[in-house]
Amino acid sequence: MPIMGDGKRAGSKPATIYDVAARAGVSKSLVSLVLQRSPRVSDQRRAAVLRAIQELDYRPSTAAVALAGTRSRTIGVVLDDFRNQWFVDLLTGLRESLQDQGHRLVVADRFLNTGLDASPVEGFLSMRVEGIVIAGEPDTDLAVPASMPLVVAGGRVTIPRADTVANDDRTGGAIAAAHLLDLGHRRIGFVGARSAASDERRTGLEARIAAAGPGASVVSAVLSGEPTEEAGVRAVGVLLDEHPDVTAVFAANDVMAIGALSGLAERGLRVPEDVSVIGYDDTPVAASRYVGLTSIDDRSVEIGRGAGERLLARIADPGAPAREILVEPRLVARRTTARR
Amino acid sequence: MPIMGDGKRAGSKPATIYDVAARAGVSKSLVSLVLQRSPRVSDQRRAAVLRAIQELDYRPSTAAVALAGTRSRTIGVVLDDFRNQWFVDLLTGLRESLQDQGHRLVVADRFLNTGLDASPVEGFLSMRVEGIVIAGEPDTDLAVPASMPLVVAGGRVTIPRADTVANDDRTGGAIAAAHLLDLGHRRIGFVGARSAASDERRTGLEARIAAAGPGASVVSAVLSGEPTEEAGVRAVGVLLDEHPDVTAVFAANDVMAIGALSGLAERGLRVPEDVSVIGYDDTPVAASRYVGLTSIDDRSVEIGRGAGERLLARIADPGAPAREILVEPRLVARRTTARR
DNA sequence: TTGTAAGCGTTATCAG
DNA sequence: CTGATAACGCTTACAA
Repeated sequence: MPIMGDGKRAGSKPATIYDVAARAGVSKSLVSLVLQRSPRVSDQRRAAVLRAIQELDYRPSTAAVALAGTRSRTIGVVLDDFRNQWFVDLLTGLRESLQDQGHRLVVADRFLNTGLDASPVEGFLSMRVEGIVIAGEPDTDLAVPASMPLVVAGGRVTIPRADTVANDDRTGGAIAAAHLLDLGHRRIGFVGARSAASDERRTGLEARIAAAGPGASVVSAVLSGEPTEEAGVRAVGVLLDEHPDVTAVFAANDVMAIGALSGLAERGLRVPEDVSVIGYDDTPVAASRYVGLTSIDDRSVEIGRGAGERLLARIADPGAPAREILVEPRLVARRTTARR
Repeated sequence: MPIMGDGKRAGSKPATIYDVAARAGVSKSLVSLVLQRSPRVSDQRRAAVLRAIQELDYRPSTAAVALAGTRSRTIGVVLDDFRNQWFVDLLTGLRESLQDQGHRLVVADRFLNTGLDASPVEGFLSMRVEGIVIAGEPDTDLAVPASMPLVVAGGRVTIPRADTVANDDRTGGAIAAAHLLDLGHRRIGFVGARSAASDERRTGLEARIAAAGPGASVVSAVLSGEPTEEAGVRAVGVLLDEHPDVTAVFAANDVMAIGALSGLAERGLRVPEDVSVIGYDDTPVAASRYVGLTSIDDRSVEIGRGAGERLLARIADPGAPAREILVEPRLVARRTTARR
């Protein structure tokens, strides 16, 4: 049974720093110093305090620490939606760069506390976080005070005063193009939706194909709505209706790519024998053995790490000019692309 | 551009209740009363305070509120891993039952603040949350003090003092069985792993099949490791090697079911023409048009709502006997099951 | 209805 | 090194 309650002090209120001080026979300040790992405490006293902390199961109140201290040592991470898995890797990267400095991470998506806060940012502001990371491009209007250190990770909205760390979509598109050209494809279709990321990826694709010479060309089906699986199905349908000769499809993201797979299957086309398909984001579904989708890895861990570093730099020097950092994506070849 | 900084007070420290009081020409307590929506405040003063709050962009410090108040009005939700998507629906349910009461939700998985806290529970304890919800069955040793209101949602670990709200796995297994029997299947395979949920689901399946009479039977392949996609592939392989006559496969969860789909495809078996497949959990992948996996919906939203209600009850009456609530799962029929 | 004052559990600033 | 003592921003009796 992994979960157990310890019997001691059950029911009573949590121990305070006073309790610890009394038990260890020292002053409250001494306890505080021990807590902050100050070297200016005798080993004997320190040991006594530590023992008292153990015995009382003492845990400093974050509220009191935040209130009394000068810094909250907390960073708020704003997600648009917990369903968008990519944030998981982003958090890994953020943790790597932020946690050595003792920063605590708090996450919220736009639904978590609806009804209490107008937006996740409101909640973070109340917590007096030292910095905010916005993951992706939330569609709500986020009012972040100009004085709050802010970095946008993975999104392409450029806010003058915010640092931006994102995957280089244009390069990603070019990488996809190069992969397909390598495999011998010359007539390539793009399926996308109305988003900045989709546009950039297409631009990268087209540029690289154009550079390959007159033998290769791109045709596109860009829908006006959200880049959903359904949109992928529809877009690939449109694409093939108009251009039955495409042998490879590059989708603006994995979700649309999965839709494209459905669309192709429903038309009786085999992947990758008849048509190759490549997605973008390298999501868990793409990596699934069942799907095995070739995709462009947007390097979320790297983005997270970079975002954390930028945020620290900005906290240290709020006046520093905003930077935009692009992380190089990379190809992850799987089963849905093949030589033609 | 959705994100904007408001110019006012940029750089300065956040306004306090004193600033608001001064600006509105009232005392700090009056401001506090307005904040708490007390009816015992004249409309005039209230308006003045509200205006000052607006003008100063004032936001109460959660730290100060928590420290001064008697309750933190915060509930901690412990997830094992942000990658296990089912928590998203759970949160929806929790929100529904908890937020009317003004409770704030804080979430953490076991990685979020590793290096700072020994476990997510540690962090929540420091925050002085009023209750904790454990989602699923975390593998870390969570030391939750006996005095902390606790409910386990979706897990099957039964802790004497904790309430439990979970999906009724046995009934779920029976529902899967009934569905397959309805479709005319008589020789049914089960693929699972070593977990309490898997066992319960199989038990439910077997009971229902047995009740159908001697014409129907179940054969199982239960692996010893984690219920992963790979495990699904292997398990369905073992199953078919030993029992080539099965016409339907019930997997302990969707992930294994997806693995089973791969395994079947690799053996040249078509789904659902040759073999029907049914999973459990009704995850987003199952719902994907590309996969279209028939599954058992574990009703996570309901579980969340129930967990929230139990937690409130327990907070109100800590001495109440622990209850175990089972939520009825339901079938979601898609493309992977068919009449034989 | 409104104001006063005493905490809440820490950190921080100084004298010893 | 150690220990008072004053903040920190807010809630909450208790008075007025």
